Amino acid sequence: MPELPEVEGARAAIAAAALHRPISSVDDTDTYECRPHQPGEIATALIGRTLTAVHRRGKALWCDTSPLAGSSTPGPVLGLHLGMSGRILVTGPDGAVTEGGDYLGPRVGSASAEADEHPGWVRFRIGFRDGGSLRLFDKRRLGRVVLDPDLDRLGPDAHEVDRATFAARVGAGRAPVKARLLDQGMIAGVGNLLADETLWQAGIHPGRRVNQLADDDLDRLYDALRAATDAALEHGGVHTGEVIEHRRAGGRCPRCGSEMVKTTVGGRSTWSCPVDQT
DNA sequence: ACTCGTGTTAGCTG
DNA sequence: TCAGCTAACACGAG
Repeated sequence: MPELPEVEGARAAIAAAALHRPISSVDDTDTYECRPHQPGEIATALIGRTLTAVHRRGKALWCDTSPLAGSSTPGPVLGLHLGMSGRILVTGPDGAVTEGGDYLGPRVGSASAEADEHPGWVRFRIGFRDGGSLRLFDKRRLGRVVLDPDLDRLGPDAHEVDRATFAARVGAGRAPVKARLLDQGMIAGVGNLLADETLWQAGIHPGRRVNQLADDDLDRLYDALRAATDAALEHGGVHTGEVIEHRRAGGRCPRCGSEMVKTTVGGRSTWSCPVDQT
């Protein structure tokens, strides 16, 4: 499911294939994903414009839109969130598909094939005048499409944040460190898997209170987050993390061989090594 | 049938 | 007042 690295893949797909193509139709009839908009509201706002740029902070994506012909006023911002299972599919005029987002696994077909089999899981669609499209394909239906999204409550991007800002934001208060890493308002982009991977890399117990972290711990945490995020971006998703395949009953720590332990932290399922993480 | 979940958030609690 | 936590959201997968 999409965390920062997967969302970056979706951003890249839009940047590579969806910009500067005039929009001729929009299907915004999924009233849950498009809430609080009424059906047709997003369509009316976008038809006749183009997407001019795409941005990402944490797991949030948004596109700028062009003025209408004869005007110089830019259009609304189109906010996109992939939720737990969203993928972006961009189809070119020639039918070629560029995609990014939720990872489906090595033995599952592409999302474009799955989208053809399950048209009901396409929750939002932009049709371009050239015949292609941009689709949000989302099984779980927890994604979100909204005009002029509020991005003010989002913290700095987890992959862009500098060491001092990271330490100040993550170190404040007394929440369990994993809950703090998952707080999108403090640092944006870390999801459940990336949090477990980062804490395992850093050798820090997920339930440790942030006020119990020394400067040295925060340093290691920052380095581990960078390393885990870089690796996930390079290898294609957070599922490629070193400890991720061992997050299961009977799984063993790849470093010391101890049996991994499951707990709940910040309301999320959490796996950690009882020996290496303190 | 029933539980779980890689995300977000309103509303409750101490 | 504020930080932290719980439950709810929707719905597929095991």
